[in-house]
Amino acid sequence: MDTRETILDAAARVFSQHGFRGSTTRRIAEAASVNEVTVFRYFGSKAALLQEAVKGINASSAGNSLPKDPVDPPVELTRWCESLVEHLTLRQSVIRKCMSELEERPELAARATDAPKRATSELCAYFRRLKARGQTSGDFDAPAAAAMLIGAIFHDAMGRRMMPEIFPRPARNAPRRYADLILRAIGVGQKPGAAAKPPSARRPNPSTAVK
Amino acid sequence: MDTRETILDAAARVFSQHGFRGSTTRRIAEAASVNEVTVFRYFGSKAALLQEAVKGINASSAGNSLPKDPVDPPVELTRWCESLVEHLTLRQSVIRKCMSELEERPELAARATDAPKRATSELCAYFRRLKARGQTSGDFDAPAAAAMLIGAIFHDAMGRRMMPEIFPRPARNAPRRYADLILRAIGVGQKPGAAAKPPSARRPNPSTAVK
DNA sequence: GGTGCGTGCAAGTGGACACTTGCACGCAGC
DNA sequence: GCTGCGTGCAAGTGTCCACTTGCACGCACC
Repeated sequence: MDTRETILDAAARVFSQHGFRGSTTRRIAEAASVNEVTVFRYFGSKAALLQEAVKGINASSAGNSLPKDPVDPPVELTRWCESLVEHLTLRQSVIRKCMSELEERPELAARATDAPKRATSELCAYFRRLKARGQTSGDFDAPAAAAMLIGAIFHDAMGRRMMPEIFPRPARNAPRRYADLILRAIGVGQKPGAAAKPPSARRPNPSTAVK
Repeated sequence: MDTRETILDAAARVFSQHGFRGSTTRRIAEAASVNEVTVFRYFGSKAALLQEAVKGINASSAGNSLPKDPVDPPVELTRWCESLVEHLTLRQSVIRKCMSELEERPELAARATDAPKRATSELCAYFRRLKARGQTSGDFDAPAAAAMLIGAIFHDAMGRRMMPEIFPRPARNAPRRYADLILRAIGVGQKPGAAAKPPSARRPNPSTAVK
């Protein structure tokens, strides 16, 4: 209904498909079912429009957060990873475009680094809490572990569609696998029934698996 | 000297800075110190030129490979990670551009997924060798561990320049940190003096660290 | 019923782009 | 000395792009 929002929305969609140079004002106007001139009347220039549209995307946060008092790390961490994977997977196109534009147009995607920074910092704090309570082996490097788990999740979200065969399958189990691995790496004992051993490390679809 | 190679080289450079749409034939010709017309005489079209140029980049492989007979996993794996990080870091701009173009121009970067596939598969095989020799805890998920380590390395190579504060520092120690974590995750005991405990988990530069 | 405001539409401007054509020059080999 | 090849250069074509202008229409509010 609101013309301005309609245009912003369309611009975000077009940008995530075509990047900055591919987002012509014609395409955006068409996607918004609005006259091209109207776009200029509202935003003045393509650059200003896209900047605002992309800012809007990057502002949306990942939601789910880790508990202040860890009680069941495997479960809590798996949930958190799941929600992060989902969040990143849904936004993979925009993220890819932002990563590619960042060097050429830093002002466009300035806020794009906020989300990963926040996520890493939150995860790191969680690991430190575990350490402080003596629930870990004590001698691990929390920032490295946080970077590693975030990396696994990021990589999965960005790459799975293009090369599904290099990731643990089915996709729905991947977050649990990553969470389990990182917890073992930092020496957190697994609850007996919860996550110790994946029910089947050999999955029923070996023909396409990594050899 | 060879005009054709000169142009290909320039095209690769320009593409990695500006992406497909930003790689105008004028810019490429200028970067190659060649007349724009010459570009067309050699390659017929911008698309054909860029396809060949990008293929050339993706063909270059990561070099360093993991030993058939593991003798010192922490050291071997750290070396391998170091070489992979270096390889990816040097190519980060092209990789970012390819990731961003992949959906719109799949033919352009078709071979871009080869390198990660090969690396993951090699790493996975190495983990399986360790498992077969009983050097691991035995119940871990090799593909997940491989995906995770590759993810950490990929993430580091792609993100460190834009947000250095979320990665383990100094950069030169990161590969060892990741390797140590993944080895602990899969239950490989650390050699006493080699890598058990990073000499200082707290680094002397706390002001900019993740909080 | 008149005044704005939001919007559409037609037309156009200047520039960039991919790509073409035609010609001139210089150098290597016969 | 002539030929052919590789290259540069000047010019131009048609398309697309960002962005502008001017006008007309319709709806809301006074």
